[in-house]
Amino acid sequence: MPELAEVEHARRQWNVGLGAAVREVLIARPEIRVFRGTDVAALRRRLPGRVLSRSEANGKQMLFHFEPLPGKGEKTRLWLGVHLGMRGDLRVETTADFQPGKHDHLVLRQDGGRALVFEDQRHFGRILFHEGAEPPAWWTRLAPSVLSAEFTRDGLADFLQRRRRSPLKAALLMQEKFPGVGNWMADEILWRARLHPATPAGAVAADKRRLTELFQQIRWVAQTASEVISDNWTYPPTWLFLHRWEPGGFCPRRGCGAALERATIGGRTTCWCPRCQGKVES
DNA sequence: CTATTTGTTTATCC
DNA sequence: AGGATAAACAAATA
Repeated sequence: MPELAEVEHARRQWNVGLGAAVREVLIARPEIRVFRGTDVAALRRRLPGRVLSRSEANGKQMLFHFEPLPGKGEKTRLWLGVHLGMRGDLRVETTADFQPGKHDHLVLRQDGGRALVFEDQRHFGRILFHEGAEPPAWWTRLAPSVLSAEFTRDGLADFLQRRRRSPLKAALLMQEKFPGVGNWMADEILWRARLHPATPAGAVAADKRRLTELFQQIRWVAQTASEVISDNWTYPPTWLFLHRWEPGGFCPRRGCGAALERATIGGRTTCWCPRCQGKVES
C-alpha cells in the first residue's frame, strides 16, 4: 500500500490529534524489528505530556513534531519518525476502551479516548525517535521530493548516467533520487513513458526526448496519484495500476489491449505492455 | 508446503 | 571505489 501518495494520506490520519498532548505510549513488543535502532525506553518516558504540533512527509518517510515543554528557555522538541514498510498504516481509534490489536505496535493515547495507532503486519516498517532543538539527520538528509523545484530534468539525467548499467525499473526504486516511488508507481511511470523496464538507465540519460518524457511522467504520476487519493481513491481505469495483478490483464491504453507481461526486474515483480514498451532500447 | 507481497538493509560480487 | 545484485527480514494469503 504505502507509496508517496498513500504515505501522505496516512500522515493526515493523525491530524485529528494535532494540538493535543500524548497521555500514554503503548508499545507491546519493543523487541521487534520495527524499533531497531530506536530508544524505546526514551520514547515511552519522554513522549507523555507532549503536544503533537505538526507533521510532514517526504516520500515514504513521515516526521511528527512534538512541542517543547512550556517554560522559558526550553528548546527541545521530540521528533517521531514513521516509515510504513510494505504493509504499515496509520489510523485513529476513538473508542475509550480501545485495546491494541496484534499488529498495533505503537499507540499514542490522547485525551477524550482518542488513540493514534501505527500498525504493521509485516514488521518492515520503522519507528524512529529523536530529541533536540533541530530535526534529526535521517529527516534532513532525505532527497528532495520529485514534485519539488529541486527535482530537475538535468539532475535526473546525471543520476541515470551514474546508474547507467541499472535497468530503469531498478533506478526508479532508488529512494536516494525518487523518494516515495515504489513498485507500482515505477511500473506506471515506465508504462506511460513507453519505456521497457529493463532498458539500461544510460540509454535514457543520453536521449533528450526520452529523458524529457520520463521526467514528465515521474511528475505526472506522483502528482495525480496524490490528487486521486485525496479525492476518493478511485484511479481512472486507464491506469496500468488497476490491471497489473489481474490474471491475464490487458494493457489499458486506448487502441492497445495487448496482454501484459510480468517478470522480475530490478529484484521486484514488474509488469509492462510488450507492445507499448516493446523493445529494450540501449 | 510453496510461492507471493506497494520495502530497505546488508553482504557479496564485479 | 563505486555500483549491481541477491538474500534476509516477518507474516499473512492463495
